Amino acid sequence: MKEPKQRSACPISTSLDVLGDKWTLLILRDMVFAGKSTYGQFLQSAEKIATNVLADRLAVLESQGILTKEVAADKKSKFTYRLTEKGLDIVPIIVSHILWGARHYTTDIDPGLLDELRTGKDAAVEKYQQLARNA
Amino acid sequence: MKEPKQRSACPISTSLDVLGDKWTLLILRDMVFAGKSTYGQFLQSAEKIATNVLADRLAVLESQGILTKEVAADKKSKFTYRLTEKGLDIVPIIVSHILWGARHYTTDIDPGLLDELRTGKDAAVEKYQQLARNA
DNA sequence: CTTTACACTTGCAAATCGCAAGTAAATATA
DNA sequence: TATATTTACTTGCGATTTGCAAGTGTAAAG
Repeated sequence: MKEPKQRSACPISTSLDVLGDKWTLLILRDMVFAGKSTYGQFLQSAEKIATNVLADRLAVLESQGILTKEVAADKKSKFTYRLTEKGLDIVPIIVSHILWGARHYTTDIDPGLLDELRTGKDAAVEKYQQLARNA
Repeated sequence: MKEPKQRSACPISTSLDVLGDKWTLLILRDMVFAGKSTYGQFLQSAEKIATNVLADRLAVLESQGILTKEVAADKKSKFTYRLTEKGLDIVPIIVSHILWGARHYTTDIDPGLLDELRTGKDAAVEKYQQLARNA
């Protein structure tokens, strides 16, 4: 129902079939770097994703095994989204976007984080993956 | 005329404002890993980009200073597109997509290239940037 | 028993995409 | 010199996707 079709056998093309739009990586950013895990939290981000687009992207990400959806511990009317290992493997893609964006455009990135990513990228990737695992 | 608008001051969001679609990174892939440099060559790729979409993306990439467009040395009816340093800085993004796509989906990537990227990512990035500079 | 919180779904206009065809300038061929 | 071809687009149009506003449904709170 929500499966993106594979345009070619190229790994870049295949990645883009799933992640190649303006919203998907922002949802994953919110999970990894802001600790967000619910629909309502994703809606509050600065970029103002539309509700139907958010619902659609979450469904695709779930169908692709990038995140899991389960009823929240506290409320039964709430869902908690968590990254799978396949989802955590996307962190390097996110980090590469951060570095390029921060280098070539004016942004409000925390200088401490930027320095951390620049000087020890691999260690930082592992750190944020581990943080997301325990979130 | 072709400037994408910045949705927020987040560097990831800003990167996606420019690169976040299903085609842009494929054009850059063709330049870096296939040595392509003309409109006609980009059209021949396996994913079959539409002519109007290709023209639009090339205009955006040029307006963003990611590539330059100049009349070809041999023919005046032909243009040569070349990556700028800002464009070459996108290679790590492309490589991260390759690694994720190749890990989680079935693709036709050359095993030698994959191994090169896995075992010495930074060196490989620099190698392909240098190759593109001399193309 | 009504209100609020939360997670969506629906309807619709606007923007974008995909496909086929057409245009225009430079070059090659007869 | 006339015609055909190459190369790089542009145009038109139906189909898909997006963005925005409003509505629906269920669980918890008051």
